[in-house]
Amino acid sequence: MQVYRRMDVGTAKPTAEEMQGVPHHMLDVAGPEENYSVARYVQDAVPIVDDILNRGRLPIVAGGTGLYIDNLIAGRQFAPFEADSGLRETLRERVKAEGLPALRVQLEQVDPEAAAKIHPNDEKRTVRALEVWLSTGKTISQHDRESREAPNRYTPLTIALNFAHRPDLWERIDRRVDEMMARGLEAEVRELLASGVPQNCTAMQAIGYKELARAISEGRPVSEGAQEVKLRSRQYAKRQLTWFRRNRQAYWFHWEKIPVFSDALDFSTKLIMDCGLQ
RNA sequence: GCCCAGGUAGCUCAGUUGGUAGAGCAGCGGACUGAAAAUCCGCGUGUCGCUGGUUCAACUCCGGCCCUGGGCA
Repeated sequence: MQVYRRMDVGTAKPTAEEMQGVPHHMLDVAGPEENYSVARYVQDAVPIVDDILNRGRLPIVAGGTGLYIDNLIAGRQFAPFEADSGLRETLRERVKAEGLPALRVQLEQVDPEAAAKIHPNDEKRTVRALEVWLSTGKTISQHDRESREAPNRYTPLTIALNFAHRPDLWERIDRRVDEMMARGLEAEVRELLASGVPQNCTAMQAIGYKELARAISEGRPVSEGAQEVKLRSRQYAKRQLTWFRRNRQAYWFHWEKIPVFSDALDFSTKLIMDCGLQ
């Protein structure tokens, strides 16, 4: 969500001061009305990572969107198709008109393997599977199989952070949201809405934006929206933990136990020792 | 002080004519290949306010007490 311009407070985008002269990439590379995607992220980020590596530097990929990070590291290809063909919209309209089970039946005929993996209630993935089939003539199952054969692009060291006690995580999230509100999240959301950014676009799905936008449009107090932002953030953080727990390569640190470091070198040394790396 | 209405899961509540209880939300766990801060799946976690009594059996019926909300003085 930090790729979107004009969405600074709610995405906790690092400030110039926080960046401390360290070059940050991929911030503000899209307008909020654009629909960014994993495929585009990989396409944009790979040249940047390669450039840093070619200069003998260490790229640091920071973020919580597991899907994006995994796909940057893995060498997978995405099924080719034109993003603005309107096919997805057509399929979604069919869901509305005919109901999801109808598309489900079609998927079972076309790609029983995918149908077995996708839950009948999962509209998003059902639509996507049909979209790949209809636009490429190849099933998403077939595509996935081929895609998995590609070797990884990079060899990462994955560092995951968690809290030893879940309530500490909640408290930190609450504080984070309070700070966003104090820094003017409401004004940021109102500005986006006023400039005509549609409430159903991808950028407005971001936590913090969709809840406040809904509260505003429904005439409810913004403080109520802020409470929802806290709740949705907690649930999102939990999903992030689930995602990274699956990655057995990750080194986990408990936030409460991370000692204070004097500088980056100190941190690296400690990290390397803790991880038992050479 | 008296009269009503309530005290059931973390929260809001349901619970048939007595057979030791169930929904939503929250929470916990999981999935995830061009929307992913999205989307989807699984799991009930309980001194039924307390205490006597009636009964084979009480969240359900009776007595007393405590607490909360409203009303009358």
